[in-house]
Amino acid sequence: MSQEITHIATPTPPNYDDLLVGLNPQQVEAVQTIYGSLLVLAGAGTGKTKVLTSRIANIIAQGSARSWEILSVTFTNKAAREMNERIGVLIGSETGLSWAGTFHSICAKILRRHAELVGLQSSNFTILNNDDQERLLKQILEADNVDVKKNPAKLLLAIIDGWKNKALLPENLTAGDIPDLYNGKAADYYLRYQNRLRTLNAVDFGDLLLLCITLFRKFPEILTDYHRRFKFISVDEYQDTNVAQYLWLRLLAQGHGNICCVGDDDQSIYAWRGAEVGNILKFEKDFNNAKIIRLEQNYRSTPTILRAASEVIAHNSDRLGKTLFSELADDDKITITSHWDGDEEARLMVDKIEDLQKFDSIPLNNMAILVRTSGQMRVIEEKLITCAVPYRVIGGLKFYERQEIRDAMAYLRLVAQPYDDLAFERIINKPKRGLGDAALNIVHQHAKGDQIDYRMALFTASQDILLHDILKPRPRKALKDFIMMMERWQKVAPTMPLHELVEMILEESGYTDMLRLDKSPEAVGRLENLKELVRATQDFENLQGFLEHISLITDTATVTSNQTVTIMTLHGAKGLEFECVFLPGWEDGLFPSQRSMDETGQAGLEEERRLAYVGITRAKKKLFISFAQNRRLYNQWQTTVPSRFIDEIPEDVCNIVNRAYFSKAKHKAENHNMDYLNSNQVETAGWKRAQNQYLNQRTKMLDVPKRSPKTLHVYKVGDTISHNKFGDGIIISVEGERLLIQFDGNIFKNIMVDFVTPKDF
DNA sequence: CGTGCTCACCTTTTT
DNA sequence: GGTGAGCACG
Repeated sequence: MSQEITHIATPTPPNYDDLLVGLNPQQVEAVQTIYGSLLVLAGAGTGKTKVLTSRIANIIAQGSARSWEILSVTFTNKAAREMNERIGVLIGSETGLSWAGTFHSICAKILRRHAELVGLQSSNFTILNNDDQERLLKQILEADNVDVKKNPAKLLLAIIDGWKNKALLPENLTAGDIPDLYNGKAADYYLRYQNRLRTLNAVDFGDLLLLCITLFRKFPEILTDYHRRFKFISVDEYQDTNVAQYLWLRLLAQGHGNICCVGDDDQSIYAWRGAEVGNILKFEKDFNNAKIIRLEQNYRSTPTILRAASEVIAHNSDRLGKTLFSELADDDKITITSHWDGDEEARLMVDKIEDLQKFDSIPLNNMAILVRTSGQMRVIEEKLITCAVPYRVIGGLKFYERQEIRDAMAYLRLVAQPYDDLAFERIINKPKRGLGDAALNIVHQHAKGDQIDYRMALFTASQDILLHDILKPRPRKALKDFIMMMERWQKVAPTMPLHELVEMILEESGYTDMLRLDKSPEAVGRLENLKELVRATQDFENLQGFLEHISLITDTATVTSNQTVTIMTLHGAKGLEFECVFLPGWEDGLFPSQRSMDETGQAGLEEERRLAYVGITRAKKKLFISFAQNRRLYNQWQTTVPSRFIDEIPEDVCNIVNRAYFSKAKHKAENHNMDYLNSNQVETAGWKRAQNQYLNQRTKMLDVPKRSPKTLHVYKVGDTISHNKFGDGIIISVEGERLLIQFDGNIFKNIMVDFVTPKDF
């Protein structure tokens, strides 16, 4: 197994002295502590990545291990890639480490080698995403005549994921683990789900970890092999590990005990997906003779920003405690702005962005807008578009989650993996080929026989059906064509260049034709996306590798040098920094999220506070926090209260703009008895009525229609225009939807039409 | 079998 | 504002 790795040319060893240049004493100590177990408690902006990468380079410089003998684990692909690039630079090798990646990708890599040993049919197993998981569970529930409306599959998925995060297999569940839901049958469904996964030759994210642990426990000789292979282990974002990941690490570190974990308990924001802050809190107990080093000097933010962050986080109880300090020059105070509604908030934010760019010469890619939920992004995007400010969204709707891409992927999956029933179902009638629910039901029946569990894959069942006289002539022909088409692709797939294969499949299946005939405006974009997919496949040797890449990838955002503002969720912003950061939507209920507090109470609130801490500490120089007094959610208005986190920011480090709104909102909140914040406790019908009344009131008050009218204006050169920022102007040219407008002698390009209104309107 | 309509529900956060 | 489910109809 090691031949494939050892052929990499031995890199030039890094110069040991260079590694320590510019490091403070704590950082030096961390870099020099190579052996044994080490926990580096690294506050935000304290040079964590620098220490991690230098430490690994140091191990190599000392000759203690070579680049393929070090395991480096992170949580996101992006972090893994960046880390490995930096290590590569330090150790003078383009490839960096051979074993650097996310928990999941490394587990997948290990499992591919030993798939058969842990009950998988072959090493080309499919990795399912959330969507697939949910559909599978839904089928299982429906097969048991459960009303999926009352007992959503999503909830069951959350429960099962929770078990998997705790490394609990169906047979290990105790009565206390099983919730009083689904007639107490949740554990049965878990077992059935696992069985179904195995027949599909599929794993989910949790399985990647679990099966790896099972493998190590069942086959000690394999574990020993990996002990020999990984002489050193390095873990980033340790505060985000769950029980399964912790067990996995412990197993791997058992041999030599050389493990270094870096983390910050104040930045633990993934409890909802099983992260145990406890892991970092009890590190000393878990690993023998553990050494703890604290990094407390912050090199990122001004003292003002740091102060705000520290004061907010100080309200939390469960902390290891650190005192961050910064020696950077201090200038701006934090700006806290109150707005009437989300629209205004977004508009003024964009105004500010333009000003910062124009007057403070801050490049756009040094600015970020960090939101709590991706739903907040749309309004902001709209305003950015109208003002022609270039932006990029990270997270949100992902490329690989789009319909057409998932359809195309389903074709590919079925070619690679005939057992993949989920893929089969997805594309059996897409494009339409006369195989609707009726036909699909027959295939399902045939695959099941009279049993509850499936005895064969839908694909196999279809082949079988064609051998017998079961279907009527028309669907029979349709199914036959489909199966024969798939079989043909399966045959040629191994020998054909991947991108040609993909193109052929999309053409021959009629999928692209379906889109070409589709006259709806989104069809064009879909075709573009498919082209993009084909382009993406060119980087891959075979179907197998491509599918694995896709199923583990999340961050499609490539680091561009483009001048764009970044919009993303607070969760997505971890590990990043920007000169200016905007934190909109700081309203109780939205942030801190009401749901989080309802579900986990104080613990939920504390996690939200850590999220606030993460948000604040992303800013290097300028920080803007804002909230809206009224916000529209699902097309309905809600009154809101400023976030309690705003109150926790000391007054001497911030300026409050629109103090009138600010206090009015607070006052309103007190008089409303905060009923709306406890909406889940209010009888639904009554609540809706109250909301509608409020909406009507608002509508009358502001004299705005509930839905903005979609009037189409014809703009002509010479028309007078009014613009809410620049006043009156004259249109100089019209190009499609974009206008060239002159205001007071200044010419503005690319103004979108819905940003201006004709004078007489 | 396919399509086009209305309606309810929806939004945390991600590997 | 978007989507999936359910239903009526061709």
